[in-house]
Amino acid sequence: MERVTKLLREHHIQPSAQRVAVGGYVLFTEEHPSAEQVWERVKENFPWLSRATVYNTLNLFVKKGLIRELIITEGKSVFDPRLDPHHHFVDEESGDILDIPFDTLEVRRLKDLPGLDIHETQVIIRGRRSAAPAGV
Amino acid sequence: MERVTKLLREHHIQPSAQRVAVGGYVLFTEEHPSAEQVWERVKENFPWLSRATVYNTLNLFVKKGLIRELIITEGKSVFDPRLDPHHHFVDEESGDILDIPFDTLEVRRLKDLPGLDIHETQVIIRGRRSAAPAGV
DNA sequence: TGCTGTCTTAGAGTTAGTCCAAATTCCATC
DNA sequence: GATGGAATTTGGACTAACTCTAAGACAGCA
Ligand SMILES: [Mn+2]
Ligand SMILES: [Mn+2]
Ligand SMILES: [Zn+2]
Ligand SMILES: [Zn+2]
Repeated sequence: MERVTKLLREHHIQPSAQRVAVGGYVLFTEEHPSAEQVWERVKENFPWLSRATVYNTLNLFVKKGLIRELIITEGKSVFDPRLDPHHHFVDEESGDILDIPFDTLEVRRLKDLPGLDIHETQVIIRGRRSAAPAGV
Repeated sequence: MERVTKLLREHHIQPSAQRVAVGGYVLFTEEHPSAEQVWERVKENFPWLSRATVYNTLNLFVKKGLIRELIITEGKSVFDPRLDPHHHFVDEESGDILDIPFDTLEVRRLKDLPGLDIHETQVIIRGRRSAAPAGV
């Protein structure tokens, strides 16, 4: 059985052709795509796929805990198949979103937050990829 | 001269009646309002104010460095007159955004971020205000 | 093969925000 | 105090992201 089909079944999602096609991309990408980007990409191999189905499928995947929806960029959500804790870097020039490994940063609570019940802490770093290439 | 008028002049913004009215609210609020919320609020005292002017004014204030635009909630930007570094708590129930003083958290970089030129680091804490009142 | 519920679809609707071109207001100079 | 060009405001048209709707296609089972 195909890997995506198996994943969907494990999360109690009927693996329709459309859902498998969307999952085949969004469950393994490192691109943090928006819904429209997912649609554009999946349509390449599945041209009759409708926009509504992409939104339905992404929302279903989020609800079933297969991917996360991130609020990072202006106006639109992006989706992330990585569920383990990690941070994000936003390239302010290109809009690209990069994963920052969890152990790159330490967020320490120095004072109490009385009356607040914390569910998640999100660190977003904004900046530019510098001109200098990584490996000299 | 009124306080708002003075602030606008100092930032090289012509203090029109509309801009002073918008500024009178958004430059001093602790609410992190969206543009529509600003419009609703300022219209109470200035009923003929147009939506376009609210957007124009908020964008101008951001460009001139009087307020910041935050991407925290789904679908819409919110505005923040506090320019000093601080963090934010989002009440997932009500949507309210609270300021978290800068020295409540320490974000330490444990590893290098090669090839990334950091401009800003934003910490967003999501959760609920717990039922228990702060002062017993 | 037919029945029933699930899934997909096109298109309408909604919301946040920008754009536009006309009307108004501002203000420096006379 | 008039006047003319520039800045500002305005309503409404437009756009983009997303949801909703209701009809049709499809899947799993009898
Ligand atoms: Mn959503
Ligand atoms: Mn904006
Ligand atoms: Zn990620
Ligand atoms: Zn704030």
